[in-house]
Amino acid sequence: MIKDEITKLVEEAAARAQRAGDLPEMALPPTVIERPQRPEHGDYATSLPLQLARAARAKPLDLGATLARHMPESPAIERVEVAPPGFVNFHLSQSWLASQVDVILEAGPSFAEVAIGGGEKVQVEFVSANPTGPLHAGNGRWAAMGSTLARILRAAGYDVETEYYFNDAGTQIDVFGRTLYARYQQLFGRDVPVPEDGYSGAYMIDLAEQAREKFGETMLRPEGEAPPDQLGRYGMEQVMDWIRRDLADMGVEYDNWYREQTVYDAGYFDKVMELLREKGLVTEREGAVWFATSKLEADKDEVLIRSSGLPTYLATDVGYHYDKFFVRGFDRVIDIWGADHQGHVKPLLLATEAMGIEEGRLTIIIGQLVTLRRGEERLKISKRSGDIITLREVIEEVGKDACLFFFLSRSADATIDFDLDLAKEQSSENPVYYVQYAHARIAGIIRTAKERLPDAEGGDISLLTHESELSLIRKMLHLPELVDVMARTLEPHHLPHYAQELATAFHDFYEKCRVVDEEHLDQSRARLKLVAAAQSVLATTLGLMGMDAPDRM
RNA sequence: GCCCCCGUAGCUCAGUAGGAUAGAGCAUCGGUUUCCUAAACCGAGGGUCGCAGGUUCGAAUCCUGCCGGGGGUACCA
Repeated sequence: MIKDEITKLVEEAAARAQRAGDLPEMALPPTVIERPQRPEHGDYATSLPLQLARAARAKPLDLGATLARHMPESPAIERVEVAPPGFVNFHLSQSWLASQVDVILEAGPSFAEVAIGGGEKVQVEFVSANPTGPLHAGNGRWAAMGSTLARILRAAGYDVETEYYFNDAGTQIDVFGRTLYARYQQLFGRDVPVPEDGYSGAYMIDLAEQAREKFGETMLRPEGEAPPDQLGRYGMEQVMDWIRRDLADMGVEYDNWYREQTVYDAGYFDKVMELLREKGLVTEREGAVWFATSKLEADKDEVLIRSSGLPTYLATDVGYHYDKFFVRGFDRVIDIWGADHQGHVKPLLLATEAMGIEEGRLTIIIGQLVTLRRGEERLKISKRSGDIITLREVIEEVGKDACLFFFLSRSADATIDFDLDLAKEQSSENPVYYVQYAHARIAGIIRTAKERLPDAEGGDISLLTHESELSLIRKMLHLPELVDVMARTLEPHHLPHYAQELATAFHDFYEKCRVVDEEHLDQSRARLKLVAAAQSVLATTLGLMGMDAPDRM
C-alpha cells in the first residue's frame, strides 16, 4: 500500500534529519499518515511537525521544512509541501496513479488483500439465535455483520472460520417442547393452554400441523403427562432448517453449525467446572453453584448451576469457549452479540481469562438493536410475543442485497431504525441500486466496446490524465487501506459508504469522459482498462458485503 | 440506583489512534439527454456536533458533571 510507503518515507526523513543534526535525537512518536479532507492538501499528510514541535523546541513549519528537505525521492510522489500550521502534504504523481490501473487489473479480487493476519486462526461466531422460532428481522443485522467481517478478515490474511451456535439444550428448549406439545394436543381437540411462558407465535401451530402429518397421533400422551422428547426434537430440527435456509437466502454461509449439546457430550462442561474449581472460583450457596466473579473484577457472583440442577447459559457458554480455544485451537475468537446480551460479556471474559486465555484473544462485539417500524408504527420484535417480523419477510420485501447493504451501513454502536415502508418505497432510490448500477453500467460499456471497437486490447494507461479519471483511480486505491482499517477495528460498516463513494467517482467519470469513441481509439482503449479496473474493484467491494454485482439492471 | 451504547443538517447516518474551512444519502428547490443504461450528473438552501466545564498548540473525537433516548441488571437466553 502506498500509505505504508509514505510512512516509511517520513520515518526515513526523520532519521536522516537526526543524522544530519537538523532534528534533535529523541524518541519519535509513531508516524501517522492521514488523508486530508481537502484536495489541495494533497493525497496524504502527516502532522508529525506539530507533534514534535514542543519536544524539539522548534517551530512546526521549520520542522516540516526539515522533514521535506530530507524526504527520500519516490516515483509515486510528485510533490511534498509544508503547510501551516505544520503539516507535510504529499501529492501523488499522475503517472504513478495511472500505472495503478494495470496493478489493479492484474491483482483482480486480491487487490483488496492486505497481509496483516499472518494466517492466524480466527473464529467469527454470529447470529446463534435459539432454534425456538424463525429468525427475526433484527437477527439479519448480525448475519450481515458477521459474514462480512469474516470476508474482511480473510482478505486481511487471517484463517477464518464462521460458526453458528445452536442452543439445542436448556430451558428455552424445554419451553419450546411444551409449547409445541400444547399446540399439537389442541389439534386433537384437547383443551390445553399454551404455557404461560411459552411461544405464542403462529408458527408453533404450523409446526404442530407438520408434526401431525408426520407422526399422526403417536405423539399423544395421556393427559397431564410430560411432552415426548421426540416431538420437541423434531420441531427444533425444523426450526434449524428454517434458520439455515433464511441465512442461505440472505447469502450468508457458515463453515460450522455447532450444537450446545456437544458441550455436554464431549465433556467440556465438566472440564470447565473442574478448571474453575481448581482456581478456587466456584462456591456453593442457596442450593446453587456459583462462579465467584466477585473475587475477580466483578461486584457480584454468577450462577453456574441453578438450584434445580440445570446449568445456566453462562456455564455452557464457558464450556463452548473451552472448545474454541483449547480443543480447536483458535488464536482469536470474535463473538457478535446483541445489546440484550450485554450483561454476559464481563462474566464470560472473566471465565476465559481464568482458564488462562490471554486478554485480547476473545473479542465480544456488542451490536445495538434494530428497531422496526412501518412509517410511524413501531413494531415489536420479540419472539415470545409472537408478533414478529421475520427476517424472511424483510428479505422478500426489500431484497437480499438491500438488506445486507442497509444492515451493514451502520456502526455496531448505533441502533438501526428500520422503516419497512421506506425500504420498500425507496427501492429505486436505494443506495444499493446506485452502487450496483455503476457495475452494470460498466458491463454495458464493455459490451458496447466489443461491438463497435476493433481491437480494444492493449490500452496505454499513460493517456489517463483527466481529473475524473484520476479521482476514480484515487478512490480505488482506498480499498486495501479500508480493509486494513476494518480488520483492525472490526468495523465493517465503512464498506457500504466506500461502495457509494466509489460508485460516485465512477458515475462522475462516466458523465465527463466518453469511453467508447471510434474517433479516438487510443483514448478508448486506455479508458476501457480504467473501466475494467473500476468494475473489478466494485465487484470486489460488493463481494465483501455478500452482494451481487449485476451486469445488467 | 448501578453498568453498557447513543445524542452531528428537516429525516437516516458517516466522520477510520485529537488535526487544516464538519461530510453523505434521502427530502426540498433549480438545471442537464440528437451521445457507451437519466436507477445518472451539476447547482442551491440547510449545523451552537445535546448542555456546561476540563485536558491540549489543536476537541464532534479524550476526561468530569448534567439532560435526553435505547439496552442490561443479581438462579431465562
